[in-house]
Amino acid sequence: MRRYYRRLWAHFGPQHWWPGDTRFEVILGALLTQNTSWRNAEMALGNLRRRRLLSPRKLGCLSAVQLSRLLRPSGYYRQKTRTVRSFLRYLEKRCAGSLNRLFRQPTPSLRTELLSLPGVGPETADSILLYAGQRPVFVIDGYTRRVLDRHGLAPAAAGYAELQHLFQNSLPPDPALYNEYHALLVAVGKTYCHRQQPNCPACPLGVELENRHARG
DNA sequence: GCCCAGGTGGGTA
DNA sequence: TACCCACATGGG
Repeated sequence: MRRYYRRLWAHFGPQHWWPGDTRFEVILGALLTQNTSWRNAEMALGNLRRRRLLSPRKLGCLSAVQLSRLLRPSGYYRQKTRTVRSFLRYLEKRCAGSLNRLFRQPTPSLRTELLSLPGVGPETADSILLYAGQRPVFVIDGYTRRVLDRHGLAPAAAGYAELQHLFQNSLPPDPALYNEYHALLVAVGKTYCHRQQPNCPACPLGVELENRHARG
């Protein structure tokens, strides 16, 4: 997988992910961007930022109705209100509201705990682990799946863990590398591997596309 | 009007 | 396990 990384890096350059100034902001972004454009998630984050609510304590003081109004532009806002509030409750109860304490846990048990929260699935948990916790955990998202499938690097039906192993087994456990690689996969997915264009024209990974077609 | 966007959880066979 | 569906806003 290293060669693809090098190609993407050569084409797109550094992506400066995750967009977000603090760990808490990164976590909220991961919760709010679920099946939603980053632009919409950012609108909701902007609502919180303007009101200076970007801390676990401040956010925890809001009622569900108040919070849901601010999260509205991110879509699925009732669900996301529940998700954010249950994360805040977990953080308060388990870690006395401290993100330092949260990230003191070893990666496997922290991942298990995150996955036990309602509204937190594998992609969200791994985004939190990698982008807020600097853990060497590769994030698999919709773009990653599409890019891998489009270029014949993995079957479309592959499961989350299978795709994650594909990267983690062929790369050193380097959070900075995983960070940049995932961001680059999103970049190529957004720019070239569109849903309605199976050819993926002018894609920097085009050579592999030809291989895939040759294999039938 | 349509399609798409950095998923998750619940239900059914 | 494998599908199906609800969840919702905003931009192109």
